[in-house]
Amino acid sequence: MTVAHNSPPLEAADLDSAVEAVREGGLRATNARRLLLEALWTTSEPLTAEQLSDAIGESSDVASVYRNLEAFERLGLIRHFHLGHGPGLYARASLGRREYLVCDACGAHRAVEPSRLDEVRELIRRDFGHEARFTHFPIAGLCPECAAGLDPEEASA
Amino acid sequence: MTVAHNSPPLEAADLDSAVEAVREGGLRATNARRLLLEALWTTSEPLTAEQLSDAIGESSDVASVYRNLEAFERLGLIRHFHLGHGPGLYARASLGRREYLVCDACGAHRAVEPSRLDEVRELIRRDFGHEARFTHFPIAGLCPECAAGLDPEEASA
DNA sequence: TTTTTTGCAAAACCTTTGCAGTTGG
DNA sequence: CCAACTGCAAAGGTTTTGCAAAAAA
Repeated sequence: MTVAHNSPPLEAADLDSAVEAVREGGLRATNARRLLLEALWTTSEPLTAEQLSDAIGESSDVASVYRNLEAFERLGLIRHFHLGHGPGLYARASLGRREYLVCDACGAHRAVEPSRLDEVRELIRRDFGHEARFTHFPIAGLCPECAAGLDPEEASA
Repeated sequence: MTVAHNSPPLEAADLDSAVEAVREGGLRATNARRLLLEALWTTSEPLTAEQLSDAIGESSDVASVYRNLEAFERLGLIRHFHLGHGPGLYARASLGRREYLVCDACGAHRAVEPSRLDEVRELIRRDFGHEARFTHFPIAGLCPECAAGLDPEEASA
């Protein structure tokens, strides 16, 4: 249940350096991997394994996609995170280590630059010695709109 | 993907008041429900649906357990939350709305009283207008021990 | 050629749903 | 008696695993 221990992010800026990084990681540069990397490097939207599999099309296979995503993540080329229940989302590490706020009520989510949460992190470190990261699981709660629309009292979940 | 909208917590202190609350909620006090409530009121440990089902034993059925847990949660008698991947955890609402810190590296988790996070909440509200709650999804990161043992740099995930 | 990787199929895991029979009020 | 509830079985959604065939080095 613990999160896989990854390498530091490889800031592969373009597709070619990503393929290169795969090779340097001791993995083979197969067609399936190139296509998967291409799908990941072509968008800046985090995608699910299924979306990636679909994007690759025929030459696809969800099982291989999962296997390769895991391999890429071990290399630090990509990372994945969750926005709640539902499938994990994958994106290249070079997009930056964004952290997320999600609304329990409406499902809206919002990415913020890690630096904007440093003060929060500092407070948690001070009070609990815990090094908080909101990169894998988000900060849940109520977005401004939903917080305004609900009685504070019934704000459960 | 959004979290079910629950009633305010019913502070049913003992099993009998819980059964009572079920009746008052317009539900029938069946044997399966009494046993499930008993399992929940007998421990102060949050349990999975499967553990609860096992605890009930023969008169059990995971499907009914899930159905009843959902019903109880709608009444505000219990709540559930997640500590990461893996099954949800259920506990009676009268245990209090604790919030959780979990370690991505070793999986350790720690419950804290909500008031101890008010300052954090306040900061997040000020900066983002977001009403943060760590009752359904925890604050992930690294516990003091793991934070000490890892290079800050490789602290990914 | 040898080791890695793939596709496919199947299973694992958590949770939900359909349905016919049972039970609580 | 009748609506609510149950057990059982089956399916749904996400991810993992086993294995023989294919491809990379």
